[in-house]
Parts: sequence; structure tokens; C-alpha cells
Amino acid sequence: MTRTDHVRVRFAPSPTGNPHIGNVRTAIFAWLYARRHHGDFMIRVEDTDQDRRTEGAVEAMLDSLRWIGLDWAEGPDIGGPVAPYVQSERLELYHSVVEGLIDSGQAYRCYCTPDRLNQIRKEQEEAGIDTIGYDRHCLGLSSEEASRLESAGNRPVVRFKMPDDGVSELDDIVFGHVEFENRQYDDFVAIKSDGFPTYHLASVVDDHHMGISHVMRGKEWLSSVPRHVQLYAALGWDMPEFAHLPVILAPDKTKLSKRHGAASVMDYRDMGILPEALMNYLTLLGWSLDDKSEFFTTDELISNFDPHRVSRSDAVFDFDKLVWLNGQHIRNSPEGKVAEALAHYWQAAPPDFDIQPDADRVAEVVPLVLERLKTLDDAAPLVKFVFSKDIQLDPEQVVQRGMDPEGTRRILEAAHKGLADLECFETGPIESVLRPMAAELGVKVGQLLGTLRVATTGQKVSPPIFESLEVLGRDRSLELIEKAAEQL
RNA sequence: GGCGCGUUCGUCUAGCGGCCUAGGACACCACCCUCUCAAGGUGGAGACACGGGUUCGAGUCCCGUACGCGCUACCA
Repeated sequence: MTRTDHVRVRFAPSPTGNPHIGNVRTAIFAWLYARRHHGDFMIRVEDTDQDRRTEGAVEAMLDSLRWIGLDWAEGPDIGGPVAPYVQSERLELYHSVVEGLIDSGQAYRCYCTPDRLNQIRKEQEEAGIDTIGYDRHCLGLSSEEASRLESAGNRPVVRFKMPDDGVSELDDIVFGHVEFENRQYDDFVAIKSDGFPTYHLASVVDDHHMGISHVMRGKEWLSSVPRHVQLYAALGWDMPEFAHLPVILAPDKTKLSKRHGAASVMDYRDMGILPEALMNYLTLLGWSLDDKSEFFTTDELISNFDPHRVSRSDAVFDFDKLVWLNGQHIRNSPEGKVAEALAHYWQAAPPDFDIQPDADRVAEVVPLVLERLKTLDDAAPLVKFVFSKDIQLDPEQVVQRGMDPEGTRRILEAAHKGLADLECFETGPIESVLRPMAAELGVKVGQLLGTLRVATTGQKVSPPIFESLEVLGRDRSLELIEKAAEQL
């Protein structure tokens, strides 16, 4: 009975740190689902814990989502890119809902001190009781007693009264049918003594208020489902559909964190990962279409993503596979797009070049490296020679295996002459003059080209030499060959 | 401790009782291609946590055990 008439989903981060890759994947799943069903995707800031607020965390999260390619619904009431729906600005809403609950006897004020709470917990543990939790000390508090405590300066919390028996059940999109005994759950705090709601209250109220049709969230919430089920029931509200998502783990099977290297989205941008590739990889981590599809453009993800095929078990983040997939995305993108991405990448973090590349130069160099890139970061070392004023030559490296300096100079001179005489200095003609030349000179093709590679690029590893010479141009190529010959 | 969830190659996964002598991908190894490095191609090694059931037949269903994770907060 999944509703598909009007899909509206939300991503609800709490602004407590930098954007974690796991949170971002939750956002991606929700976004893909919304896009697939032509629904709404919204952002809600869950900042009800005053102690854990972090400056700039909201903007950092939004920046990450934008970079990876998500967009979201705007609107004064439901949140937009500049001012998302913020829980701390909705306190009246939660209070009015809770007043209703108190009036109907489904919630009550509790004045118990943390000390007393700890004390009863300790006693219960020592007594070996299965279900530890609040003892409802304040449930039947008289109004006289309450006002006495109130005037003594005690600030109450509001507890939601859980049923003593029965079960709470849910048909989860990912986990299927789950049920829990209500007696396992105590009367949880809905409003804290500072007047802020807890997650349980706020998320239920907001999901209803925002008209959310599908809740996608981390599976750590699965155990809290009874609280939410009973809240919806007490309020007389229809429940949205739920999809609890598995967790992303580090290779050591613990929760992925900074300690493991890149845990935030922007770290991947800085390493030269394409946003489409990251989205593709993150989606594949915990979801599959079939037994073979791995490469998906963002549009393909949108038209194929189905939360029913999300895995129930946690997944280990495999950096190597992300990098491989990134290479696939680079190779499957139009050269123009790659050039653009590379130009941006180099602009943000200029490589160690003598000459800073302009857009045209970058575009020229992309065909040289396209099938050699796993990340954008791999490009600079390969084409450094194009952007160098001087090339430091190690004569030892110019002389190829099985050759001597004399012979090396001889072939450099021959190549120089051959290239100088060429009418058209392009890859094809360059190849057709150089390749036969090896035999004429009595050396192997590899020896001739290897000599030229080191002489003109200063690198033992470079893009294919004919193409490289074309990009260098005739004058520059001849100059470098001449210099190399002199140094022998 | 209680409750819940999970467990297929090192990793991501396909598998919803016979199509599985368990398929694909990354990583790894070998070979091919080749001007270096890649890319690409071919092949190889590599897994159903364990024990009971149910069934003609179980990776697939049931129960138990082990291990892992989550919840058990005036954190989300």
C-alpha cells in the first residue's frame, strides 16, 4: 500500500558537524525517490539539541548537497535552499500539540531530577529487571504538588504515556514487517525541560505538518518505531511510509569517521572525484538494480532507484571501487565536460606548473589523459611537461636500455630532421615519419620513442608520444630535442 | 541484561525451493594488445557463519547457537 499519488520526502540532518558521507547517502536516496515520482524533496534542520549546535554546519551541509547535484523545494512554509525548515523556530507548534496530549491524558509533566532518574535506573539494574525505565512517579501528581514544585523552581519535562501492553507494528519498505512489545518502552520525554522537543516528538509533528509521505532515515531509528507509532495513534494522524536505511562502515567495520580519512563529501571533491560518480557509488552501496548494472548516470539512477531493493545489512565503504567508478564516469563523459571539471579542479588547487593553464590549454590536454584518469588529481603529473618552461633532463634517463649516448644523439638528430621537414605537425604525420625511422636507424621502435619521450617531456611516463608532440607544437618539440642532444 | 535488526568470495552485491557444479563488479594474479603508463580484452584464484529441522529437493522456509550492530538519554 505504498502511496505514490503524492510523494514528499525530507532530509533531516542535525547541524552537529561536517556533512558525513552516510547522511549524504540518506539524502541521495530520498532525493532520487522524490525525483522518480515527481514529488517534493525538502530539507529540515533538526536543531533541538542546544548543546550540540555547530556554527556553519547547516551551510556546510547545503553546500555538500548542492555540489553532489541535489536540489530542493523552496517555500516559506516548508523550507527552501536559503532558509530550510528549522525546528528551533517551531517551538509553539510542538507545545500546542503537547498541550492537547496532556489534556487528553496521553502525556504528563514530570518533575523528576536527573539524580532520581539515575537512581531508579540503578536500582532496576541491580534488581535484574528486564524492562528498565521511568517508573511513572509523576503520572498522578496532584496540581497542588505540581505548582509547589513549579514555584520551587523545578522545570518539568513532558512525558508521553506509552501503552502498557499490545504491540506496535510497522511495514517498513526496507525491513518488511517489524513488531515490538509496547511494554518494553517507558514513557519517553517529548518536551525537554528547556522547552525544546526531543527527536521523537519533533519528527512526528513535523513530518505530519510538512505532509511527508515517505520517511527515509537511518536504521538506528528502527528501535524507536513504537514511540512514533503510538504518537501518531495518540494524535490521530495517518502514518507516512517508512524506509529505514543501513549504515555505511569503514573497512574496519566501525562507523565511518574522520579517523578513516575522507568522511565528508568535500574531501572527495578535493581528491578529484566527480559528483555524479560519488552519487553513483553511494547509491550502489546498499542498493542494486540487478546482478550486473553498476554504471549509472544521475538520470539513470532517478529512473531506476527503488527503495524496495535497498539492502538490510550495513556496507563497507570501498575506496578503490569508488575510484574505479570515477574513472568510468570520466571516460563516459563528453571531453568538454571533463575539461570543465579539470579546469575547475586546477583552479581551486593550482598544480605545480610554471605556466597556469587557461581553458583552451586544458581542453587541448584532456584527450591526452582521458583514459588514464581515475581521479582529476591524476592529470597534473601526466601533462606537467606541457606547462613547464624548463625541463630538467637526466641524461641517464634519455639513454634507453641497450643504447649509448652516442647512438642516442644520433637518433635525436635524425628525429629532429624528420620532424622539421614535416609539412603538417599532427599526430598522424608525426607517427608516419617516426615509426619507420626506427628501422632505418637500426633501433627498436620503443627505443626511439622512449628517447623522444624523455627528451621532450622529461618524464619516463607520459601520454602517447605522437599526441604529446602535437600538443607541444613543432617549435617547442624541436627545441627540446635539440637541447637533449646537446646534453649528452 | 532486555528488545530489535543483520550474517553469500577480502569488499559491494545477484539469488525471493529445483534455472546454483552459487552469477556480476572492485581489488589480486596470468596472458593478449601495446611507444611508456593507462584503458580495453581473455582466463584464474576466491563465499552461502554454525547446528538442527521442514521438503523428493534449501543459499533460498522454520528453530536454535555464535558473531556484529542499534535502541534501552531531558542526543539525534
